[in-house]
Amino acid sequence: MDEASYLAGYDPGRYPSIAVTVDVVALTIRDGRLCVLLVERGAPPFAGQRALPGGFVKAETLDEAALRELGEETGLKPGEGELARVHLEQLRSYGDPGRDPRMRIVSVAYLAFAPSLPDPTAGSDAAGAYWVPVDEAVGLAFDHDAVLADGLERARSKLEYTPLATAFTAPEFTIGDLRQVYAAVWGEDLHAGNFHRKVLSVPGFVESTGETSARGGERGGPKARLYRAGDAKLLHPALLRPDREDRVR
Amino acid sequence: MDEASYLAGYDPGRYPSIAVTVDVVALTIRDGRLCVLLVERGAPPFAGQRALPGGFVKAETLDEAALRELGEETGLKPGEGELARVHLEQLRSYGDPGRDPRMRIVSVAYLAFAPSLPDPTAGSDAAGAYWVPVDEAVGLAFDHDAVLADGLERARSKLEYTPLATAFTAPEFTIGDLRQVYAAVWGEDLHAGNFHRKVLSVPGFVESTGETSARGGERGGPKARLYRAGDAKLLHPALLRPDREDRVR
DNA sequence: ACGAGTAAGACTCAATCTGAGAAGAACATA
DNA sequence: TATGTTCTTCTCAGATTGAGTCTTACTCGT
Repeated sequence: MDEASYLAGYDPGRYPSIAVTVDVVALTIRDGRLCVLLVERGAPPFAGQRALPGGFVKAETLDEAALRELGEETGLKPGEGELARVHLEQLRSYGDPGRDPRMRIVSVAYLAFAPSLPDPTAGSDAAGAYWVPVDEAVGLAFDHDAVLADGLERARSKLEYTPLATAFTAPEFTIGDLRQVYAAVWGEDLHAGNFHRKVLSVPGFVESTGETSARGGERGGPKARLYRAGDAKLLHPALLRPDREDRVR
Repeated sequence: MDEASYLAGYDPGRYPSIAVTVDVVALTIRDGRLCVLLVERGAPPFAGQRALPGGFVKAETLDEAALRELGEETGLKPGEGELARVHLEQLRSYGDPGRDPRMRIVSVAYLAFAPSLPDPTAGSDAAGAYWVPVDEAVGLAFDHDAVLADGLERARSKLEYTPLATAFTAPEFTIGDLRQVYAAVWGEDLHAGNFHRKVLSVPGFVESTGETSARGGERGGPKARLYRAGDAKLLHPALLRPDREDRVR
């Protein structure tokens, strides 16, 4: 039976109603570490614990709901500069009965990649939200540990096949900046020479601005050339993570 | 504001309620063609058009709801032989206001890979459901054209990185069987010799049974060795689709 | 101003992987 | 039996990979 014929004979009181929310796994890189946006819970259940930002879906698309929630938590306004550069994509939905002790909730989780954003504590609504290094983000409320883990795996995988690493950088960046994004998200260092060769050999990944950085690295080294994101939507060939036996089986 | 603190002050009548359904993109291979399970709609809206099977989520997990719907449409029982071999994974959710003209519905779409299943018309509930080659599955009800397209892209991509092609075959299969799965899903022929070399070189993809097929191919050729699915969860290295420029940008 | 340390970028090299093709043997059908 | 198909293995040239070296340019601390 398909959903629509089902609906035609649907008695609204027949099944317990299900609430729909969005939760956002918002990632950024601060001080070379991958961080996630968390909020502190005031009320039970899980009072005092941290959780992913989220809320009810209103009369809007799911994407709009996720962007709105992200804006409310960071104190930034959708459409204005910084939020406009955020990459937002749907992650997956979580709907186990009992994942919220009060009622049946289906949550559509989103994944956001953001360049380094200001501390959200500046705004008013955003008090109680802050960036936490992902390896310290454990013991979250609800099933948010699992949601975060799924988001991280998606992010790590996306860096292999898409140019989305540039969503974590400033509009103009050096190859070294890009390499540090990969290192932070993947949690392992990369061979600088091979990374450089690879990035420049993938068509449409980056395009040169012709400029170089104003000064060299903080600890020395020559000025580096600056690049912008190219027009590729997929990396061909892909930039694969170093082989790790434990990912295979 | 996170979902739970929102809930604490939630007025149930404040927002229009949202119904939650599951829809299933069930794929199988018949006569060398990739097919999707569709149902014929009897009642408006979209009466007479075809749609993906689906229905309301009851007091069950989303996965259970999807498996239940698939069983109802195919006339097969979950847990019994054939349905137990079906691979089922969540695809993504669709929740645009207006995607169903009657009310706000968020649908969690699932993707199913099945070995060749019997025609569902045998069962009673399953009347009106049938397998349709994917290139003939156009003009579906609701936003199901887009859901199907997303499912197909996911399936094509999954074949690259996972051993899920074996979910389309019998428990024992030849390398040629496997190659035909790839050819059907990707829509392009593969070099038999290179495919053979590649499949056997990926650790854990397939394991030999020691047996060979009872007879050669229908149009000639020697008996082929039989294999089972191995224990790998990911293919390393991956079996990539032939380069196609149009996928890149 | 100078020396030590760091990083960008270009290069080398051997090992591996890839796509394309060829060949032999086994098997089907007409 | 003749013809065509398929399985399986092999070859080979070209591309890609990981690891390392080298030069040059720069920052920082002294």
